[in-house]
Amino acid sequence: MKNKIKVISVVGPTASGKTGLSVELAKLLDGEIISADSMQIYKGMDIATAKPDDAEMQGVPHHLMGFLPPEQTYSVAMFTDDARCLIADITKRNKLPFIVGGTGLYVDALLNNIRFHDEERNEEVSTELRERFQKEGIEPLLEELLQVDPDSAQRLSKERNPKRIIRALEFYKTTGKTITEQLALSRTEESPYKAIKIGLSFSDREKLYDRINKRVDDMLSRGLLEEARQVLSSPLSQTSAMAIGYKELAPYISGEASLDDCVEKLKRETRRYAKRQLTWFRRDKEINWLYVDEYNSFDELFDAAVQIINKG
RNA sequence: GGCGACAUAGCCAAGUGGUAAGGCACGAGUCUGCAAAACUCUGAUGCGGCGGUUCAAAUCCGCCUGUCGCCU
Repeated sequence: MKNKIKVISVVGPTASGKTGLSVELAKLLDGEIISADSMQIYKGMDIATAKPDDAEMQGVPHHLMGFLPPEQTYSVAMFTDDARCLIADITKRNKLPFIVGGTGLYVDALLNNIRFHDEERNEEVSTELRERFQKEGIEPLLEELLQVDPDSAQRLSKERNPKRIIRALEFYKTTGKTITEQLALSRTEESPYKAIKIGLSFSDREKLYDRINKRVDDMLSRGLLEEARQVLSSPLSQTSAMAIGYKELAPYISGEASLDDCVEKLKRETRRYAKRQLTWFRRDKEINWLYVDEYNSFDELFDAAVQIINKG
């Protein structure tokens, strides 16, 4: 067995305390943090994405954070490319790489060494497919997929998720290969990483939801509305436009809804996001879960995390 | 005190005699180039309470309770 590169991953739902824990761990173990967060990558989207400030980072280098203007799009494939380079670089400097973030797809794609096809993404093709979906519905697209790639058509016909069906067709049209073939190819290389995975969760879901609600209030008092006005007034990419925190406040800013209603919506959307994150991470049996509400203090939680790392 | 309206799942809400639509939330799940996204599954032997009419009532009648409005 080859020598694998040791990395630590810290995952969990939003507001579970990933930032605080990972900074302390990185300080102790001479690490650097690679953020695996699809929204913290953007410049100027600081409050809504709970991006740590200099004080919170405590001098620990953070990568892939706040480096992209919101009008630029980003994706898993770009993330895995960027993160691989960073891991190599950090390791070369004899530091320990930490993968920290709540975007499960990014974390898993990186750690499982998923290889994406080196296709040039063809916007025209996907735009055309999306327009066809708008006009004709999903049926014709599903039938077309059945002709070229029966396997994935079969698989996708259960949930009939337009995004995935469109992507499957787009992939075939731009590469001439089926997404089913690509799926198999993407996992052929063994991962070069040996990850110790730490997951933050709560045994009482309500406690997590309380924290989320309070954090939203806190964001508002720190100027979330101003940030929202700013962000919404400039062009957004399809990626950045999905961030939770601005679109929910937009109706208030434009005078179409009350602030209370919008804030309620924002809290609810954040809670639902956290729930989806938990669903995603729960299926990874390699994660060592720490239930934040079962510890009396941060120090106890921290010690438990250190133990997990030492054992691994 | 009088008159009137309303009372259906956690919330909103269809349904005026024939055996409880739908939406949202909650919960569970899916997940390979926009993933803080998109999608799938899931709830009332029950329609404020008690009686009555009827083969049959959430739907008609009476009384009670509650909410809201108007009047004195």
